[in-house]
Amino acid sequence: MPTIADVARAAGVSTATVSRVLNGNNEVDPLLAARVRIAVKDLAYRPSRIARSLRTRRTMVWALIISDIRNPFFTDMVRGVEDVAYANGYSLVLCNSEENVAKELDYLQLALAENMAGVILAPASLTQTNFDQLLEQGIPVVTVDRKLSGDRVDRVLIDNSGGAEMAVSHLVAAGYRRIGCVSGPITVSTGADRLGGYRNGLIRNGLKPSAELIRFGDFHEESGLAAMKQLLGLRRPIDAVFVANNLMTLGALEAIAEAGLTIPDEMAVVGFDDMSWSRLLRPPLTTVAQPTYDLGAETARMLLSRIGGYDGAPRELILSPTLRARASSARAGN
Amino acid sequence: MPTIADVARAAGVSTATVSRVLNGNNEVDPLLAARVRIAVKDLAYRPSRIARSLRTRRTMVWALIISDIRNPFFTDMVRGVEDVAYANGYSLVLCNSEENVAKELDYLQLALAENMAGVILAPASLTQTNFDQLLEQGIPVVTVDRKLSGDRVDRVLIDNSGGAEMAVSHLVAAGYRRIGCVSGPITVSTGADRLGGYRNGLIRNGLKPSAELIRFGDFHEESGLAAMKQLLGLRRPIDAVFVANNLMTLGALEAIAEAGLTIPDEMAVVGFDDMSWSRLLRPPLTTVAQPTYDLGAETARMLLSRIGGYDGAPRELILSPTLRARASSARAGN
DNA sequence: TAGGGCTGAGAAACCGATTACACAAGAGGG
DNA sequence: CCCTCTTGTGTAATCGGTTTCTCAGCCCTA
Repeated sequence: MPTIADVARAAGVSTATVSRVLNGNNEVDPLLAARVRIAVKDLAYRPSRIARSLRTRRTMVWALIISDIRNPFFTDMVRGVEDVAYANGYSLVLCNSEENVAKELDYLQLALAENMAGVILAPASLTQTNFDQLLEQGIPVVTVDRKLSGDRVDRVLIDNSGGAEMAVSHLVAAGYRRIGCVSGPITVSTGADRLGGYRNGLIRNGLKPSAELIRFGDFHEESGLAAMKQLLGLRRPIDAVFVANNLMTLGALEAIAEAGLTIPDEMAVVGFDDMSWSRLLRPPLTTVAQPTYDLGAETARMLLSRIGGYDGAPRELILSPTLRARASSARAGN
Repeated sequence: MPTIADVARAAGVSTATVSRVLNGNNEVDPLLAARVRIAVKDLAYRPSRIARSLRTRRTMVWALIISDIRNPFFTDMVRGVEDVAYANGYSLVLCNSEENVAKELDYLQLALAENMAGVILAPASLTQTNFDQLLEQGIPVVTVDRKLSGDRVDRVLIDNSGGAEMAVSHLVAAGYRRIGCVSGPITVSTGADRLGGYRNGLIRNGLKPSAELIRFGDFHEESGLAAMKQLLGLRRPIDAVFVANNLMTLGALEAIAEAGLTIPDEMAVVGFDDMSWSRLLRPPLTTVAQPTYDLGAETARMLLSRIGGYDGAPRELILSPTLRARASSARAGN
């Protein structure tokens, strides 16, 4: 692997000159510059990013810490981040925290040890996630999707409460009155906010929230199945259900199918987070769609501005979800 | 940010000793070692991975180059890779090549400039993908999912041909005789192999392949929709279709729904690549399921063994898909 | 007791870039 | 014509670790 010294030798100049030609900082005699460029090409020289990073104390790498790349929600978001990162010369280290604060910390330490240019984080915990060391080192952090207590860094969020409220209002408008909820864990802000939105939606429409109608899952499929089964076992049955994320919705649909109920006549369903295949389900599934790609892209842009030196107070950007009304919430005859 | 010199000073030893304590290579007086460890803790010292990499000429980073993380197939595979990587101390740089040879090359150059420990690659092209420089530099490469011409590196694949053949045989056994195919691009080995398997399946069952029954897409949803529409327009209509990947299957299902045909009575469907929601479609979708997570995990293990110094001839590991027979291919009365 | 081998610690070289600094040569002004 | 200022290049320091080399001190043996 040729080094800058090899290039300098081949071109008959000093390493300083080679560096200056390649980085274009100082003026260099066009003749020498040409010789350098030829030597670079001849030797197929590429500067070592490691050596460069050591000297400049800057890297072109971001850490992207999410809970699980297999969740289609994160997948789309990651793609939004990657596109903006690539366009600006950054590359992405992918970190699955599995909602595990220890693993998350591990990756935060890695970002520190690698002196990464920035970190995008979907916090695993409302309170325990701690990136003080990064901030002390001047490594910018932007949180995404989930709130953290305090507002020490920029964040980009979805209006989860508003989205859930939309879902409930839609169900009420379609004639449903006894509306259950498969909620996520309230230790994560998305879980808490969507549950809050569900409650608000009921109240705003003159209905009374009741703990009986709410069951909690962990945002994974199996828990959605279990929670829905419990809701189906109520003495006074529900006629509609709002499920707080995509994976639990799959579980809920399975429970409904197992119980032999028809959607939407015997049970209406609205899920949070639209998937490419939501409309291919029979009946097509009504969802609250999040702008996931944009969520990632906007987060990346916010990180970019911090890396660029922006030094204002922490900012909060909230993107709006939209309701995709489909057949799973349209009672025949309505 | 404390450096090794700060630790050495605090502990009253040389930097060499600190390094030896932290890396455990040489014997160090337990007394000195204890002093070093205390200093490390007091100062919250973490070695700079960049400086370390520069000196040792080794990094703990892999590049993972795929076409698009949004494809659920790759998503699962990535997770398999990540788990093995993390368990062995490696982190992953995620690269979406978008099937674009130039972008792919860009990332390969990055792997070179960052002197990454290894590269896992789903090649964008059968012939144009070129990683000679990496091999010259001794950076191991393992290809996954798609074949490359030549066999210069280890590779992990799915038996695509066998999977497609299974799908066709299954359809024939279920009583279908005029079986269409929405194929992927034959410039990619997965596309070519699945098409070959489809043809073999027909022949083996005494049916004659016909170009008329084959339409090509690009593995994305829209192309599946378009291709299926064409197949639906045939004068002598088909009674079943094999679709060569997950996204095109979504498009094909949409086309069938638009045409108002019922599945499986008027049109049977078998897709390649099982998704978590395949069984939730109505009717549930028959698929050829790939062991995607294992595919990633096995690939990562193969890379690990090369990094560990294994120097044998290029290996080829082929994983078998399985047929998940569901209602979309079970004609009523069969 | 002198000499040789062994152990473990520090000094210094090294990895491959960037950049502060020194300095030579040429331009421009008095 | 000489001095100063500018421009451009080379030399060497630097980033923060690891590792080679050197050597002091100890043990053992002849």
